Amino acid sequence: MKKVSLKDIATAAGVSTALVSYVLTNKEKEARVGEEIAKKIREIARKLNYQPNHIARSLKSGRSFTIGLIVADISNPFFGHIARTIEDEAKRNNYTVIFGSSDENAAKSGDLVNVLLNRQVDGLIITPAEGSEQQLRQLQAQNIPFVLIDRFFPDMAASYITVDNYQGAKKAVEHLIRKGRQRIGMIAYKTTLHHISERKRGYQEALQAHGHDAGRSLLKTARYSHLKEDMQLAIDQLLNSRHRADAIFFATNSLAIEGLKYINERGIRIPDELAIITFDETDALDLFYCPVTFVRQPIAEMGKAAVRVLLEQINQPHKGIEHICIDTTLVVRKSCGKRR
Amino acid sequence: MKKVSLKDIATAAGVSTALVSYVLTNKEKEARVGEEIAKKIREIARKLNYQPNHIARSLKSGRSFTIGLIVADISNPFFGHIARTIEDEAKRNNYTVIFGSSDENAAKSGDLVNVLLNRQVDGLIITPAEGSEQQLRQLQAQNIPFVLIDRFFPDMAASYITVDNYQGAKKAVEHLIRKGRQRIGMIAYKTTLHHISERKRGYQEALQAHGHDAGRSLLKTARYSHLKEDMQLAIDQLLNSRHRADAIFFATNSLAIEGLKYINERGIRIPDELAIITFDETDALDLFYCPVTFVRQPIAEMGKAAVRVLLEQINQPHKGIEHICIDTTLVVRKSCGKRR
DNA sequence: CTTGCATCCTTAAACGTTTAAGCATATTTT
DNA sequence: AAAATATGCTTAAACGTTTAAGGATGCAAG
Repeated sequence: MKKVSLKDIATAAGVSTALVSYVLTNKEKEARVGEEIAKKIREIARKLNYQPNHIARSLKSGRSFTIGLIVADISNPFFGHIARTIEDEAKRNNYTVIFGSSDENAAKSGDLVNVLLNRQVDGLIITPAEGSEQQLRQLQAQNIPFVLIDRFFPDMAASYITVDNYQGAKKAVEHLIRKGRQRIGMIAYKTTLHHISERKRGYQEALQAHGHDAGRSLLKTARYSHLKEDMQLAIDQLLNSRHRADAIFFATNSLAIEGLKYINERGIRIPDELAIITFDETDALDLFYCPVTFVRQPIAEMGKAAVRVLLEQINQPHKGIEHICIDTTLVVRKSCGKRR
Repeated sequence: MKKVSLKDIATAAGVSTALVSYVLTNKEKEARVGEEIAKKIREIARKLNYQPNHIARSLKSGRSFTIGLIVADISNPFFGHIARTIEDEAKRNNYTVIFGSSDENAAKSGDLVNVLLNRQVDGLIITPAEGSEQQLRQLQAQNIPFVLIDRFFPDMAASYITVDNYQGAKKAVEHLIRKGRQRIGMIAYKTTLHHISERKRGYQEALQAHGHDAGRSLLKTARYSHLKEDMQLAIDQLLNSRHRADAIFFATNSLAIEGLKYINERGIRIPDELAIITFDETDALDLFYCPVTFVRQPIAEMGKAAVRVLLEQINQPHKGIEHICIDTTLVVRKSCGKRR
């Protein structure tokens, strides 16, 4: 049972394929197709259950109506959520999504970009990995539309969707300060990626603004690739020093989860011994015996915006880049304790 | 800067496109291409940074080297993990993955199938929704290769990858019995999907085999679409009756998470007041104050198997269907308490 | 009766590949 | 020397669409 093509319909209707194409793409008016025959063609198409061959159409039009999505890891619920909203929004616009996971690795990300481009995606939505500027500049040189999401490179003129990471971090730390915490630590990824830098900056400036010690000693980092070991070390350092930290601000949900696992292991009581606050929400934070206060990123909004901006770039190539920065919200729960 | 095509290379080298194609697809031998010119062609291709147009290739070959993946919801980490392993395994075989989320809705799933087929995917990996048998049979009638994963329909002759849900559930309940629990409840989705039925059957038969009350009263269901309300009702019913349940077995991770949220809200202590066990692992279960004992599905293995079976079906159309059933493992933690 | 203009439809090229078939030319075999 | 084979390349069709251009017919206007 071969697939039905325009030619089959044309033969059945005794007309040329051109006519069939005009009718089935609703160009009857422009092409002045007779009412009778149009009806007949539609009828036959329905009866044969004609499904247009998207690939042929793409080849002709040079557009695939496909978006390439590169995230760090699709199995991380944060990126899963992003993927989901992008999927939904893309579908609303008759686009489909091909995805790939970069594991925060620039080389992998580069491979992925190439694979996706060979598949003729019309544009890309990317959570760029550290060190991937070069790739992105190449995309720009090739005039491939793309939008960065979650992170971006401040000195690259590219469209991006981000949240106000600086303010978000500041809110988090100020919340801890309001709760009377004195020695506030932070654990972030060891990366130069701008969103993380901004969170660090928010942390440090909030501390300074309130006369807290903002030395380096309370800001720890962990490698994405050695999360577990580095996390344990970081927490041990924060908690074993003479001036033991009484609060930890995690820069992302994956850090928070890994960190809380170890904190549980060590039997540290939240919030009495230690206050916890983090970026990003996830089920795990709800279920923690002491629900974790967090900085919420409006993921749905970000995903939608990314698709919108990308489609604009695709359809209006001279539109110019767009920067969208959305505010975060602090969702207060119990992990920072009461004022003390 | 237009994309470089075979023709551009051919022009530059002063040969026909055919020759270029032969060389760049490594068919020099069969096509008896001269060594000199082959080298020259490769050189030019490299210099022009030629990237083959996958779409044109697909149109010609009738194969897109693309797999369609339909899951219930890509933002659910369980499906995110599946997607990730499928992505990796597909990439190893030079395939890419287009995905869509069905939200357990047969109509949505049908739309998705159509979208993906129009994109000429070579095959599909599907977590079928309830009531989607008809769609699948249509796929069979059209000779579209597909593999079911996670669930399947026992009276449909289609390839599938599943775990032994019956045994998995049985193990879970037997563990509770060994721990001395007397009134073991179960909360499942309200669905006729076979994997859930099997888990229910495992639950019931384990109870019977050990002389426990296996009446209907302790087996509750919740609708996927009204999870929160139904879950609260189910738990209230299990815990408010005269013969209060002393253990709950959740049929999936999403049920467990929703359930534990409410259990936390009600302030019920695990494992003393209530033992908890569930299918599927997720970070949230690790972080719970009392780490949750669960039945592990070997997701990586399942994803790999799904890709392998699908590619076999694509490449050897007369191979016949394949059923793969993998064992689960019980991962014991603290949520079922000590023997009592 | 021509001319012009609608109306309705067909032709054919194009998108970028792949690949069977064919055509020279050179080399070997008989 | 003729025939057979080998070598190295080109031609052209095909995949399923889209769409500009053109052809044929009918009809109204001059």
